[in-house]
Amino acid sequence: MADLAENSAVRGCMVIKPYGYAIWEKMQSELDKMFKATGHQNAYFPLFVPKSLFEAEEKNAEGFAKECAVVTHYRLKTDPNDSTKLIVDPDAKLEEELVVRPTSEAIIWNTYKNWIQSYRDLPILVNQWANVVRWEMRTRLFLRTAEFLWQEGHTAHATKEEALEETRLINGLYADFAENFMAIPVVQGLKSESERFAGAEETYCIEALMQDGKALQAGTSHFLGQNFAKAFDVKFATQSGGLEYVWASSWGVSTRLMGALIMTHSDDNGLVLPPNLAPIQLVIVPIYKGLDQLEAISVVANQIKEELEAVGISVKYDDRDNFKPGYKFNDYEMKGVPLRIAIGPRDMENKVVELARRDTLEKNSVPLDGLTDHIQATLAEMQVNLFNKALKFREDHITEVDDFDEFQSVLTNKGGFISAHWDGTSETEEAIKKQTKATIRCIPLTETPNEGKCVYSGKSSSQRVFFAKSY
RNA sequence: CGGGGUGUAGCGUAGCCCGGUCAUCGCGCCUGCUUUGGGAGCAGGAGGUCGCAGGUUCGAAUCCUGCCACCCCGACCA
Repeated sequence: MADLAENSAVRGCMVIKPYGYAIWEKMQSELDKMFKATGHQNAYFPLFVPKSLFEAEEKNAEGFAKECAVVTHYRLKTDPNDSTKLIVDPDAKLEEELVVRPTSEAIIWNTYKNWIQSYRDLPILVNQWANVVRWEMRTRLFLRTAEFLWQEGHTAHATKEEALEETRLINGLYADFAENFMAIPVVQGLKSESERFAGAEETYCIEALMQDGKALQAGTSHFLGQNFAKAFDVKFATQSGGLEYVWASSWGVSTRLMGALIMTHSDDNGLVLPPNLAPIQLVIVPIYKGLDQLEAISVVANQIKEELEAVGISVKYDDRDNFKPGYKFNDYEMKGVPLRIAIGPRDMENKVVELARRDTLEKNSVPLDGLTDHIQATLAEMQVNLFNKALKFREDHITEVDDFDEFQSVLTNKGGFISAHWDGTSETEEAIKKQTKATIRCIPLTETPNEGKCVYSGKSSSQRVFFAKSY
Protein backbone atom coordinates (compact mmCIF):
# COMPACT_ATOMS: atom_id res chain seq x y z
CA MET A 1 0.00 0.00 0.00
CA ALA A 2 2.77 2.39 0.94
CA ASP A 3 4.13 2.01 -2.59
CA LEU A 4 0.83 3.07 -4.11
CA ALA A 5 -0.46 6.02 -2.14
CA GLU A 6 -0.35 7.93 1.10
CA ASN A 7 -2.42 10.39 3.06
CA SER A 8 -1.77 13.94 2.00
CA ALA A 9 -1.48 17.11 4.02
CA VAL A 10 -5.04 17.84 2.96
CA ARG A 11 -7.66 16.27 5.18
CA GLY A 12 -9.18 13.19 3.62
CA CYS A 13 -7.31 13.52 0.35
CA MET A 14 -4.66 11.12 -0.86
CA VAL A 15 -1.50 11.34 -2.86
CA ILE A 16 -1.29 8.60 -5.48
CA LYS A 17 2.36 7.76 -5.98
CA PRO A 18 3.86 7.00 -9.39
CA TYR A 19 3.73 3.23 -8.92
CA GLY A 20 0.06 3.41 -7.89
CA TYR A 21 -0.80 5.84 -10.62
CA ALA A 22 0.74 3.54 -13.22
CA ILE A 23 -1.81 0.92 -12.20
CA TRP A 24 -4.63 3.45 -12.47
CA GLU A 25 -3.41 4.40 -15.94
CA LYS A 26 -3.59 0.78 -17.02
CA MET A 27 -7.13 0.56 -15.75
CA GLN A 28 -8.03 3.81 -17.47
CA SER A 29 -6.63 2.77 -20.78
CA GLU A 30 -8.40 -0.58 -20.78
CA LEU A 31 -11.74 0.93 -19.75
CA ASP A 32 -11.34 3.69 -22.28
CA LYS A 33 -10.83 1.10 -24.99
CA MET A 34 -13.97 -0.71 -23.89
CA PHE A 35 -16.03 2.49 -23.84
CA LYS A 36 -14.87 3.47 -27.29
CA ALA A 37 -15.52 0.00 -28.65
CA THR A 38 -19.14 0.46 -27.56
CA GLY A 39 -19.52 3.81 -29.27
CA HIS A 40 -18.69 6.22 -26.46
CA GLN A 41 -16.64 9.39 -26.67
CA ASN A 42 -14.75 11.39 -24.07
CA ALA A 43 -15.49 15.00 -23.17
CA TYR A 44 -14.87 17.31 -20.25
CA PHE A 45 -17.22 19.43 -18.15
CA PRO A 46 -16.51 22.03 -15.43
CA LEU A 47 -15.41 21.24 -11.91
CA PHE A 48 -17.80 23.85 -10.52
CA VAL A 49 -21.55 23.62 -10.54
CA PRO A 50 -23.59 26.75 -9.79
CA LYS A 51 -25.77 26.02 -6.80
CA SER A 52 -29.01 26.73 -8.68
CA LEU A 53 -28.14 24.10 -11.30
CA PHE A 54 -27.24 21.67 -8.61
CA GLU A 55 -30.62 22.18 -6.97
CA ALA A 56 -32.55 21.48 -10.14
CA GLU A 57 -32.93 17.74 -9.69
CA GLU A 58 -34.24 17.58 -6.14
CA LYS A 59 -33.44 14.03 -5.18
CA ASN A 60 -29.94 14.22 -6.55
CA ALA A 61 -29.30 17.51 -4.74
CA GLU A 62 -30.70 16.17 -1.50
CA GLY A 63 -28.65 13.00 -1.74
CA PHE A 64 -25.36 14.81 -2.07
CA ALA A 65 -26.07 18.02 -0.13
CA LYS A 66 -24.48 16.79 3.08
CA GLU A 67 -21.10 16.25 1.51
CA CYS A 68 -20.55 19.16 -0.84
CA ALA A 69 -17.53 21.43 -0.82
CA VAL A 70 -18.69 24.92 -1.76
CA VAL A 71 -16.80 27.85 -3.22
CA THR A 72 -18.09 31.10 -1.76
CA HIS A 73 -15.30 33.59 -2.53
CA TYR A 74 -12.93 34.26 -5.37
CA ARG A 75 -10.14 36.30 -3.78
CA LEU A 76 -7.72 36.38 -0.87
CA LYS A 77 -6.04 39.43 0.53
CA THR A 78 -3.29 40.23 3.01
CA ASP A 79 -4.49 40.21 6.57
CA PRO A 80 -4.42 43.86 7.76
CA ASN A 81 -3.47 42.59 11.23
CA ASP A 82 -0.67 40.30 10.11
CA SER A 83 1.12 40.90 6.82
CA THR A 84 2.39 37.32 6.67
CA LYS A 85 -1.14 35.94 6.55
CA LEU A 86 -3.83 35.84 3.92
CA ILE A 87 -7.51 36.11 4.63
CA VAL A 88 -10.58 35.58 2.48
CA ASP A 89 -11.55 38.96 1.08
CA PRO A 90 -15.08 39.60 2.35
CA ASP A 91 -15.66 41.89 -0.62
CA ALA A 92 -15.05 39.01 -2.99
CA LYS A 93 -18.13 37.02 -2.14
CA LEU A 94 -19.67 35.21 -5.10
CA GLU A 95 -23.19 36.20 -6.11
CA GLU A 96 -23.96 32.53 -6.38
CA GLU A 97 -22.01 29.82 -4.64
CA LEU A 98 -20.30 27.17 -6.71
CA VAL A 99 -20.57 23.56 -5.69
CA VAL A 100 -17.48 21.47 -6.36
CA ARG A 101 -18.97 18.58 -8.31
CA PRO A 102 -19.71 15.49 -6.23
CA THR A 103 -20.96 14.08 -9.56
CA SER A 104 -21.69 15.85 -12.82
CA GLU A 105 -25.28 15.09 -13.78
CA ALA A 106 -26.41 18.66 -13.12
CA ILE A 107 -23.79 20.51 -15.12
CA ILE A 108 -23.90 17.96 -17.91
CA TRP A 109 -27.66 17.93 -18.30
CA ASN A 110 -27.67 21.68 -18.27
CA THR A 111 -25.28 21.42 -21.23
CA TYR A 112 -27.15 18.63 -23.00
CA LYS A 113 -30.19 20.88 -23.06
CA ASN A 114 -28.38 22.91 -25.70
CA TRP A 115 -27.13 19.90 -27.61
CA ILE A 116 -30.43 18.15 -28.08
CA GLN A 117 -33.30 19.30 -30.27
CA SER A 118 -34.15 16.36 -32.46
CA TYR A 119 -34.16 12.58 -32.32
CA ARG A 120 -31.31 12.94 -34.80
CA ASP A 121 -29.14 14.35 -31.99
CA LEU A 122 -29.57 11.14 -30.04
CA PRO A 123 -28.12 9.12 -28.58
CA ILE A 124 -25.40 11.06 -26.83
CA LEU A 125 -22.83 8.64 -25.44
CA VAL A 126 -20.29 10.67 -23.52
CA ASN A 127 -17.80 9.80 -20.83
CA GLN A 128 -15.50 12.03 -18.82
CA TRP A 129 -12.39 11.24 -16.81
CA ALA A 130 -12.39 13.60 -13.88
CA ASN A 131 -11.96 14.21 -10.19
CA VAL A 132 -14.93 14.69 -7.88
CA VAL A 133 -15.19 15.82 -4.28
CA ARG A 134 -17.37 14.32 -1.60
CA TRP A 135 -16.71 15.68 1.85
CA GLU A 136 -17.03 12.46 3.80
CA MET A 137 -16.80 12.47 7.58
CA ARG A 138 -14.39 9.59 7.65
CA THR A 139 -12.05 8.72 4.87
CA ARG A 140 -9.90 5.76 4.03
CA LEU A 141 -7.18 5.45 1.40
CA PHE A 142 -8.62 4.43 -1.97
CA LEU A 143 -11.97 3.37 -0.50
CA ARG A 144 -13.32 6.71 0.56
CA THR A 145 -11.29 9.83 -0.02
CA ALA A 146 -12.58 13.39 -0.02
CA GLU A 147 -11.39 13.77 -3.59
CA PHE A 148 -11.24 10.86 -5.96
CA LEU A 149 -10.59 10.13 -9.61
CA TRP A 150 -13.17 8.39 -11.71
CA GLN A 151 -14.86 8.16 -15.01
CA GLU A 152 -18.50 9.13 -15.32
CA GLY A 153 -20.57 8.30 -18.37
CA HIS A 154 -23.66 10.34 -19.12
CA THR A 155 -25.89 9.22 -21.93
CA ALA A 156 -29.07 10.54 -23.50
CA HIS A 157 -31.52 8.41 -25.45
CA ALA A 158 -34.78 8.68 -27.36
CA THR A 159 -36.43 5.74 -25.65
CA LYS A 160 -36.66 4.17 -22.27
CA GLU A 161 -35.66 0.80 -23.66
CA GLU A 162 -32.52 2.18 -25.20
CA ALA A 163 -31.49 3.95 -21.99
CA LEU A 164 -32.11 0.79 -19.99
CA GLU A 165 -30.14 -1.23 -22.47
CA GLU A 166 -27.25 1.20 -22.13
CA THR A 167 -27.41 0.97 -18.34
CA ARG A 168 -27.20 -2.81 -18.49
CA LEU A 169 -24.56 -2.81 -21.20
CA ILE A 170 -22.24 -0.73 -19.05
CA ASN A 171 -22.84 -2.77 -15.92
CA GLY A 172 -21.93 -5.84 -17.91
CA LEU A 173 -18.88 -4.07 -19.25
CA TYR A 174 -17.80 -3.22 -15.70
CA ALA A 175 -18.24 -6.83 -14.63
CA ASP A 176 -16.21 -7.97 -17.62
CA PHE A 177 -13.46 -5.48 -16.79
CA ALA A 178 -13.36 -6.39 -13.10
CA GLU A 179 -13.27 -10.11 -13.73
CA ASN A 180 -11.17 -10.47 -16.83
CA PHE A 181 -8.79 -7.57 -16.43
CA MET A 182 -8.54 -7.08 -12.68
CA ALA A 183 -9.19 -10.72 -11.77
CA ILE A 184 -11.85 -9.63 -9.27
CA PRO A 185 -15.04 -11.69 -9.32
CA VAL A 186 -18.15 -9.56 -8.94
CA VAL A 187 -21.85 -10.06 -8.40
CA GLN A 188 -24.00 -8.10 -10.80
CA GLY A 189 -27.22 -6.88 -9.37
CA LEU A 190 -29.75 -4.19 -8.69
CA LYS A 191 -29.70 -1.89 -5.70
CA SER A 192 -32.64 -1.76 -3.35
CA GLU A 193 -34.51 1.53 -3.28
CA SER A 194 -32.68 2.87 -0.26
CA GLU A 195 -29.24 2.10 -1.69
CA ARG A 196 -30.11 3.51 -5.10
CA PHE A 197 -28.29 6.51 -6.57
CA ALA A 198 -30.01 9.78 -5.68
CA GLY A 199 -32.05 10.69 -8.73
CA ALA A 200 -32.02 7.26 -10.37
CA GLU A 201 -34.98 5.03 -11.20
CA GLU A 202 -32.83 1.95 -11.05
CA THR A 203 -29.22 1.35 -10.04
CA TYR A 204 -27.25 -1.60 -11.35
CA CYS A 205 -24.02 -2.43 -9.61
CA ILE A 206 -21.11 -4.79 -9.38
CA GLU A 207 -20.30 -5.95 -5.87
CA ALA A 208 -16.98 -7.52 -4.92
CA LEU A 209 -16.07 -9.41 -1.78
CA MET A 210 -12.91 -8.52 0.09
CA GLN A 211 -10.74 -11.01 1.97
CA ASP A 212 -12.00 -9.78 5.33
CA GLY A 213 -15.54 -10.78 4.38
CA LYS A 214 -16.82 -7.28 3.72
CA ALA A 215 -18.44 -6.31 0.45
CA LEU A 216 -17.31 -3.45 -1.74
CA GLN A 217 -19.41 -1.65 -4.30
CA ALA A 218 -17.01 -1.58 -7.22
CA GLY A 219 -19.08 0.15 -9.87
CA THR A 220 -22.55 1.44 -10.58
CA SER A 221 -24.68 2.09 -13.64
CA HIS A 222 -27.86 4.09 -13.24
CA PHE A 223 -31.03 4.29 -15.26
CA LEU A 224 -32.10 7.87 -14.67
CA GLY A 225 -35.44 7.72 -16.43
CA GLN A 226 -36.55 11.21 -17.47
CA ASN A 227 -35.71 12.78 -14.11
CA PHE A 228 -32.84 14.92 -15.31
CA ALA A 229 -34.49 15.67 -18.65
CA LYS A 230 -37.47 17.05 -16.77
CA ALA A 231 -35.33 18.93 -14.26
CA PHE A 232 -33.32 20.59 -17.02
CA ASP A 233 -36.09 20.68 -19.59
CA VAL A 234 -34.38 18.54 -22.20
CA LYS A 235 -36.91 17.63 -24.90
CA PHE A 236 -36.46 16.38 -28.42
CA ALA A 237 -38.58 16.36 -31.55
CA THR A 238 -39.55 12.80 -32.41
CA GLN A 239 -39.59 11.37 -35.87
CA SER A 240 -43.36 11.57 -35.88
CA GLY A 241 -43.37 15.25 -34.93
CA GLY A 242 -44.00 14.99 -31.19
CA LEU A 243 -41.98 16.52 -28.37
CA GLU A 244 -40.65 14.22 -25.66
CA TYR A 245 -38.31 14.22 -22.70
CA VAL A 246 -35.00 12.47 -23.18
CA TRP A 247 -34.14 9.24 -21.34
CA ALA A 248 -30.85 9.03 -19.48
CA SER A 249 -28.23 6.84 -17.92
CA SER A 250 -25.11 7.58 -15.91
CA TRP A 251 -22.39 5.25 -14.70
CA GLY A 252 -19.01 5.30 -13.06
CA VAL A 253 -16.06 3.53 -11.55
CA SER A 254 -13.43 5.21 -9.42
CA THR A 255 -10.02 4.86 -7.83
CA ARG A 256 -11.92 2.76 -5.33
CA LEU A 257 -11.20 -0.07 -7.76
CA MET A 258 -7.59 0.24 -6.63
CA GLY A 259 -8.78 -0.51 -3.13
CA ALA A 260 -10.67 -3.52 -4.42
CA LEU A 261 -7.55 -4.70 -6.20
CA ILE A 262 -5.44 -4.46 -3.06
CA MET A 263 -7.96 -6.10 -0.78
CA THR A 264 -8.84 -8.90 -3.14
CA HIS A 265 -5.42 -10.24 -3.98
CA SER A 266 -2.90 -9.14 -1.36
CA ASP A 267 -1.33 -11.56 1.12
CA ASP A 268 0.99 -11.34 4.12
CA ASN A 269 3.94 -10.58 1.86
CA GLY A 270 2.27 -7.51 0.43
CA LEU A 271 0.56 -6.65 -2.80
CA VAL A 272 -0.28 -9.21 -5.42
CA LEU A 273 -0.97 -7.70 -8.82
CA PRO A 274 -2.61 -9.51 -11.70
CA PRO A 275 -0.24 -9.41 -14.70
CA ASN A 276 -2.67 -7.22 -16.65
CA LEU A 277 -2.30 -4.44 -14.12
CA ALA A 278 1.30 -4.74 -13.01
CA PRO A 279 3.44 -1.74 -14.00
CA ILE A 280 6.42 -4.10 -13.83
CA GLN A 281 5.46 -7.62 -14.89
CA LEU A 282 8.84 -9.17 -14.37
CA VAL A 283 11.95 -8.13 -12.51
CA ILE A 284 15.41 -9.56 -13.04
CA VAL A 285 17.72 -9.72 -10.03
CA PRO A 286 21.39 -10.59 -10.57
CA ILE A 287 23.28 -12.56 -7.96
CA TYR A 288 27.00 -12.08 -8.12
CA LYS A 289 30.33 -11.77 -6.38
CA GLY A 290 32.36 -8.95 -7.80
CA LEU A 291 31.71 -6.65 -10.71
CA ASP A 292 33.15 -9.07 -13.26
CA GLN A 293 30.42 -11.54 -12.50
CA LEU A 294 27.81 -8.79 -12.61
CA GLU A 295 28.97 -7.80 -16.07
CA ALA A 296 28.70 -11.34 -17.37
CA ILE A 297 25.22 -11.73 -15.85
CA SER A 298 24.12 -8.35 -17.19
CA VAL A 299 24.76 -9.51 -20.75
CA VAL A 300 22.33 -12.38 -20.29
CA ALA A 301 19.87 -10.29 -18.27
CA ASN A 302 19.67 -7.56 -20.85
CA GLN A 303 19.21 -10.11 -23.58
CA ILE A 304 16.27 -11.64 -21.70
CA LYS A 305 14.86 -8.18 -21.07
CA GLU A 306 14.98 -7.31 -24.76
CA GLU A 307 13.31 -10.54 -25.79
CA LEU A 308 10.52 -10.12 -23.27
CA GLU A 309 9.95 -6.48 -24.12
CA ALA A 310 9.73 -7.46 -27.77
CA VAL A 311 6.59 -9.46 -26.95
CA GLY A 312 5.13 -6.66 -24.83
CA ILE A 313 6.14 -7.71 -21.33
CA SER A 314 7.32 -4.90 -19.06
CA VAL A 315 10.62 -5.80 -17.48
CA LYS A 316 12.89 -4.19 -14.95
CA TYR A 317 16.49 -5.25 -14.57
CA ASP A 318 17.57 -4.28 -11.07
CA ASP A 319 21.36 -4.23 -11.09
CA ARG A 320 21.71 -1.82 -8.18
CA ASP A 321 24.82 -2.71 -6.24
CA ASN A 322 23.77 -1.16 -2.96
CA PHE A 323 21.06 -3.71 -2.18
CA LYS A 324 21.52 -7.40 -1.64
CA PRO A 325 19.40 -9.90 -3.55
CA GLY A 326 17.38 -10.80 -0.46
CA TYR A 327 16.35 -7.21 0.00
CA LYS A 328 15.28 -6.95 -3.63
CA PHE A 329 13.30 -10.19 -3.45
CA ASN A 330 11.29 -8.86 -0.56
CA ASP A 331 10.92 -5.42 -2.03
CA TYR A 332 9.42 -6.65 -5.29
CA GLU A 333 7.20 -9.08 -3.46
CA MET A 334 5.76 -6.23 -1.46
CA LYS A 335 5.23 -4.30 -4.67
CA GLY A 336 3.35 -7.25 -6.16
CA VAL A 337 5.55 -7.78 -9.20
CA PRO A 338 4.16 -11.01 -10.73
CA LEU A 339 7.38 -12.69 -11.82
CA ARG A 340 10.98 -12.54 -10.71
CA ILE A 341 14.01 -13.96 -12.43
CA ALA A 342 17.18 -14.48 -10.44
CA ILE A 343 20.41 -15.17 -12.30
CA GLY A 344 23.59 -16.25 -10.55
CA PRO A 345 26.79 -18.02 -11.50
CA ARG A 346 25.20 -21.45 -11.05
CA ASP A 347 22.42 -20.53 -13.45
CA MET A 348 24.89 -19.12 -15.93
CA GLU A 349 26.76 -22.43 -15.97
CA ASN A 350 23.59 -24.46 -16.47
CA LYS A 351 21.97 -22.03 -18.92
CA VAL A 352 18.91 -21.63 -16.72
CA VAL A 353 17.31 -18.93 -14.57
CA GLU A 354 15.37 -19.13 -11.34
CA LEU A 355 11.79 -18.04 -11.95
CA ALA A 356 9.62 -17.09 -8.95
CA ARG A 357 5.86 -16.53 -9.06
CA ARG A 358 4.26 -13.95 -6.82
CA ASP A 359 0.85 -15.64 -6.64
CA THR A 360 2.02 -19.06 -5.47
CA LEU A 361 5.50 -18.03 -4.26
CA GLU A 362 6.87 -21.04 -6.16
CA LYS A 363 10.42 -21.01 -7.48
CA ASN A 364 11.55 -23.06 -10.46
CA SER A 365 14.63 -23.47 -12.57
CA VAL A 366 13.75 -22.68 -16.18
CA PRO A 367 16.03 -23.18 -19.21
CA LEU A 368 17.03 -20.06 -21.12
CA ASP A 369 15.96 -21.88 -24.22
CA GLY A 370 12.25 -21.14 -24.68
CA LEU A 371 12.16 -18.79 -21.70
CA THR A 372 10.03 -16.11 -23.36
CA ASP A 373 7.27 -18.56 -24.28
CA HIS A 374 7.35 -20.01 -20.82
CA ILE A 375 7.00 -16.57 -19.24
CA GLN A 376 4.16 -15.51 -21.51
CA ALA A 377 2.31 -18.68 -20.65
CA THR A 378 3.00 -18.24 -16.95
CA LEU A 379 1.71 -14.68 -16.90
CA ALA A 380 -1.48 -15.76 -18.64
CA GLU A 381 -1.87 -18.61 -16.18
CA MET A 382 -1.36 -16.29 -13.23
CA GLN A 383 -4.04 -13.94 -14.44
CA VAL A 384 -6.52 -16.82 -14.50
CA ASN A 385 -5.20 -18.33 -11.29
CA LEU A 386 -5.73 -15.11 -9.35
CA PHE A 387 -9.27 -14.84 -10.60
CA ASN A 388 -10.05 -18.44 -9.74
CA LYS A 389 -8.57 -18.10 -6.29
CA ALA A 390 -10.65 -15.00 -5.60
CA LEU A 391 -13.71 -16.66 -7.11
CA LYS A 392 -13.35 -19.68 -4.87
CA PHE A 393 -13.10 -17.43 -1.83
CA ARG A 394 -16.17 -15.53 -2.96
CA GLU A 395 -18.18 -18.72 -3.60
CA ASP A 396 -17.15 -20.09 -0.22
CA HIS A 397 -18.48 -16.91 1.33
CA ILE A 398 -21.96 -16.87 -0.08
CA THR A 399 -24.20 -18.43 2.53
CA GLU A 400 -27.87 -19.18 2.10
CA VAL A 401 -29.71 -18.36 5.29
CA ASP A 402 -33.40 -18.72 6.22
CA ASP A 403 -33.34 -17.84 9.89
CA PHE A 404 -32.48 -14.52 11.50
CA ASP A 405 -30.39 -15.98 14.33
CA GLU A 406 -28.34 -17.82 11.77
CA PHE A 407 -28.16 -14.61 9.74
CA GLN A 408 -26.53 -12.85 12.68
CA SER A 409 -24.16 -15.66 13.51
CA VAL A 410 -22.98 -16.10 9.93
CA LEU A 411 -22.42 -12.37 9.72
CA THR A 412 -20.23 -12.25 12.83
CA ASN A 413 -18.44 -15.56 12.49
CA LYS A 414 -17.97 -15.97 8.77
CA GLY A 415 -18.80 -12.74 6.95
CA GLY A 416 -19.28 -12.59 3.24
CA PHE A 417 -22.55 -12.43 1.35
CA ILE A 418 -25.65 -13.77 2.96
CA SER A 419 -28.25 -14.90 0.48
CA ALA A 420 -31.61 -14.49 2.15
CA HIS A 421 -35.25 -13.81 1.42
CA TRP A 422 -36.45 -10.25 1.94
CA ASP A 423 -39.98 -8.93 1.95
CA GLY A 424 -39.08 -6.00 -0.26
CA THR A 425 -39.78 -3.22 2.23
CA SER A 426 -37.30 -0.56 3.28
CA GLU A 427 -38.58 -0.90 6.85
CA THR A 428 -37.25 -4.43 7.04
CA GLU A 429 -34.03 -3.42 5.32
CA GLU A 430 -33.56 -0.60 7.82
CA ALA A 431 -34.32 -2.80 10.80
CA ILE A 432 -31.77 -5.38 9.68
CA LYS A 433 -29.20 -2.68 9.13
CA LYS A 434 -29.77 -1.29 12.62
CA GLN A 435 -29.43 -4.65 14.29
CA THR A 436 -26.59 -6.13 12.27
CA LYS A 437 -24.91 -3.34 10.27
CA ALA A 438 -25.48 -5.46 7.20
CA THR A 439 -27.13 -3.88 4.17
CA ILE A 440 -28.61 -5.25 1.00
CA ARG A 441 -25.67 -5.14 -1.34
CA CYS A 442 -27.73 -6.09 -4.32
CA ILE A 443 -30.53 -8.10 -5.77
CA PRO A 444 -28.44 -10.41 -7.94
CA LEU A 445 -29.33 -10.58 -11.61
CA THR A 446 -28.53 -14.27 -11.70
CA GLU A 447 -30.89 -15.21 -8.90
CA THR A 448 -33.95 -16.92 -10.31
CA PRO A 449 -37.21 -16.00 -8.60
CA ASN A 450 -38.24 -18.50 -5.95
CA GLU A 451 -40.87 -18.18 -3.27
CA GLY A 452 -39.85 -17.98 0.35
CA LYS A 453 -40.31 -16.17 3.63
CA CYS A 454 -38.44 -13.00 4.60
CA VAL A 455 -35.59 -13.84 6.95
CA TYR A 456 -36.58 -10.96 9.22
CA SER A 457 -40.33 -10.37 8.99
CA GLY A 458 -41.46 -13.81 7.83
CA LYS A 459 -43.62 -12.20 5.16
CA SER A 460 -43.61 -13.71 1.69
CA SER A 461 -40.71 -13.00 -0.62
CA SER A 462 -40.21 -13.73 -4.28
CA GLN A 463 -36.43 -14.01 -4.41
CA ARG A 464 -33.23 -14.04 -2.43
CA VAL A 465 -31.04 -10.95 -2.12
CA PHE A 466 -27.44 -10.50 -0.97
CA PHE A 467 -26.77 -8.95 2.41
CA ALA A 468 -23.30 -8.07 3.71
CA LYS A 469 -21.38 -5.66 5.80
CA SER A 470 -19.77 -3.25 3.43
CA TYR A 471 -17.10 -0.62 3.15
C1' C B 1 -20.84 16.67 15.68
C1' G B 2 -20.56 12.98 20.31
C1' G B 3 -16.82 9.36 23.01
C1' G B 4 -11.59 7.97 23.47
C1' G B 5 -6.43 8.72 22.24
C1' U B 6 -1.85 10.77 20.27
C1' G B 7 1.61 14.84 18.81
C1' U B 8 9.69 14.30 20.32
C1' A B 9 14.86 13.81 13.32
C1' G B 10 12.20 11.41 6.89
C1' C B 11 9.54 7.06 9.62
C1' G B 12 8.74 4.45 14.30
C1' U B 13 9.77 5.60 19.41
C1' A B 14 12.06 6.36 25.10
C1' G B 15 11.76 10.15 28.54
C1' C B 16 6.57 13.24 30.99
C1' C B 17 3.61 10.88 36.96
C1' C B 18 8.55 12.72 40.25
C1' G B 19 11.15 19.96 36.27
C1' G B 20 17.94 20.28 36.54
C1' U B 21 24.48 16.57 31.46
C1' C B 22 17.47 13.94 28.59
C1' A B 23 17.03 15.24 24.02
C1' U B 24 16.93 8.17 23.94
C1' C B 25 16.95 4.03 20.80
C1' G B 26 15.74 1.48 16.12
C1' C B 27 14.93 2.01 10.81
C1' G B 28 16.29 5.14 6.95
C1' C B 29 20.13 8.77 5.01
C1' C B 30 25.76 10.14 3.99
C1' U B 31 31.27 8.28 3.82
C1' G B 32 34.66 4.12 3.80
C1' C B 33 35.95 -1.03 3.84
C1' U B 34 34.17 -5.98 3.71
C1' U B 35 29.83 -8.30 1.55
C1' U B 36 25.98 -10.12 -2.40
C1' G B 37 21.57 -17.69 -3.89
C1' G B 38 15.83 -14.50 0.98
C1' G B 39 15.27 -7.96 4.33
C1' A B 40 24.18 -7.54 5.15
C1' G B 41 28.43 -6.41 8.89
C1' C B 42 31.81 -3.04 11.04
C1' A B 43 33.62 1.97 11.69
C1' G B 44 32.66 7.02 11.26
C1' G B 45 28.99 11.02 10.21
C1' A B 46 24.75 14.39 9.18
C1' G B 47 19.92 15.44 10.82
C1' G B 48 15.50 18.01 16.13
C1' U B 49 11.58 25.47 16.83
C1' C B 50 10.33 18.16 21.73
C1' G B 51 2.55 20.33 17.48
C1' C B 52 1.65 26.02 18.26
C1' A B 53 0.98 30.23 21.72
C1' G B 54 0.96 31.96 26.45
C1' G B 55 1.90 31.11 31.80
C1' U B 56 4.46 29.15 36.46
C1' U B 57 9.86 28.73 37.73
C1' C B 58 16.58 30.45 38.71
C1' G B 59 15.51 26.51 35.07
C1' A B 60 10.07 23.36 31.06
C1' A B 61 9.83 17.91 26.19
C1' U B 62 8.24 17.32 31.48
C1' C B 63 3.65 21.35 35.42
C1' C B 64 -0.81 24.86 34.12
C1' U B 65 -4.16 27.37 30.35
C1' G B 66 -5.74 28.06 25.43
C1' C B 67 -5.41 26.68 20.40
C1' C B 68 -4.15 23.44 16.22
C1' A B 69 -3.43 18.82 13.83
C1' C B 70 -3.91 13.73 13.29
C1' C B 71 -5.73 8.69 14.63
C1' C B 72 -9.51 5.17 16.51
C1' C B 73 -14.86 4.22 17.72
C1' G B 74 -20.07 6.13 16.39
C1' A B 75 -23.74 9.00 12.89
C1' C B 76 -22.83 9.74 6.94
C1' C B 77 -20.95 7.45 2.32
C1' A B 78 -18.37 5.46 -4.31
